[in-house]
Amino acid sequence: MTSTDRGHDAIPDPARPPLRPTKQRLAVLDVLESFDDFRSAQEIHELLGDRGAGVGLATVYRTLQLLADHGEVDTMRSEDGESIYRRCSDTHHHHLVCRSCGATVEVEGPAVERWTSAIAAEHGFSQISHNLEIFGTCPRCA
Amino acid sequence: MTSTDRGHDAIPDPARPPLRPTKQRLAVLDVLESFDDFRSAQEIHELLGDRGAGVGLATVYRTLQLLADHGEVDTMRSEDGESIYRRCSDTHHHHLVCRSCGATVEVEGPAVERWTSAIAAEHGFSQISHNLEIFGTCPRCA
DNA sequence: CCGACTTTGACAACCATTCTCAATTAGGGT
DNA sequence: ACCCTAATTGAGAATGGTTGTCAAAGTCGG
Repeated sequence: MTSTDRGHDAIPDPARPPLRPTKQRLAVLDVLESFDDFRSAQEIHELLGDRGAGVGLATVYRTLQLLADHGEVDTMRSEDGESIYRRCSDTHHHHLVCRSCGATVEVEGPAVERWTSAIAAEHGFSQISHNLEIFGTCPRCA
Repeated sequence: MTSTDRGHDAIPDPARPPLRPTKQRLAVLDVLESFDDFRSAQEIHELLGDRGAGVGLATVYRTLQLLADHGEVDTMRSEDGESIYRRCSDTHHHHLVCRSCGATVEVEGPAVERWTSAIAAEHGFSQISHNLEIFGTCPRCA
């Protein structure tokens, strides 16, 4: 389930675990503020080390998954299969990602939402979700 | 580079290696005929074993990549990050995949193609490619 | 301040994928 | 057909991201 997967989760909040604001979780959230492109769990772990706040690698993974579950971060897979993360706005959106520098732009498009629903309905599919990522070369890297 | 990545490869055929029709490659192509949903390299390797034609795992991986490069198969990542493969038509298309049984429908949509190009252009991005996957529950599994 | 429950961290375990390299095979002359 | 050379294969080792384990430390309600 990727973060681009909103749109059919009408359930208010199915009794989620408390989610305590521990030092480590806050630290992760804090590093997430420091960039606006997608980074791997390992990179984030390293950044945490650099800034003094050493957080265990396993904890970084756990925290990122947790945040993703709670819709606090977007997840996607880089072209070589790594999971990469990024803070995101809480509305449904997609990403336009620069293939060379990783710069990311959040984009929205009712047209696509409508199209996917229509196509799915046409084939009798229900409980639809979708992933859309656009890759390209940004103006600065061109 | 995923198979949904056509559209900017205007180069005719940049001196591709010969690509010999070996026994193993033919065997892989043959198994690919036997199903119409996405399967992992490991599953394909196992199917090959079952049908007597034992092909080395490494070779299966190599062959699938090769076929993907040549546009003979579609590649995508399952939700848990595995690469999965499927024979495909040679036109640009996307997939509507059943979350529970894996049934796959190829779908086309000029609207989406136009939309992604427009969005990308609007942000000054060039050399665009995109991935779009739609997941849902098919009529038979509903 | 206490006890129950969470969370953490170091490290081992997993597992898909890739690498290595010697042995085999296919193709193109001759 | 027969060589020669380059491509291909297979078995196993190596890699690397991610998850599991479990004892130690932290957090919260009462």
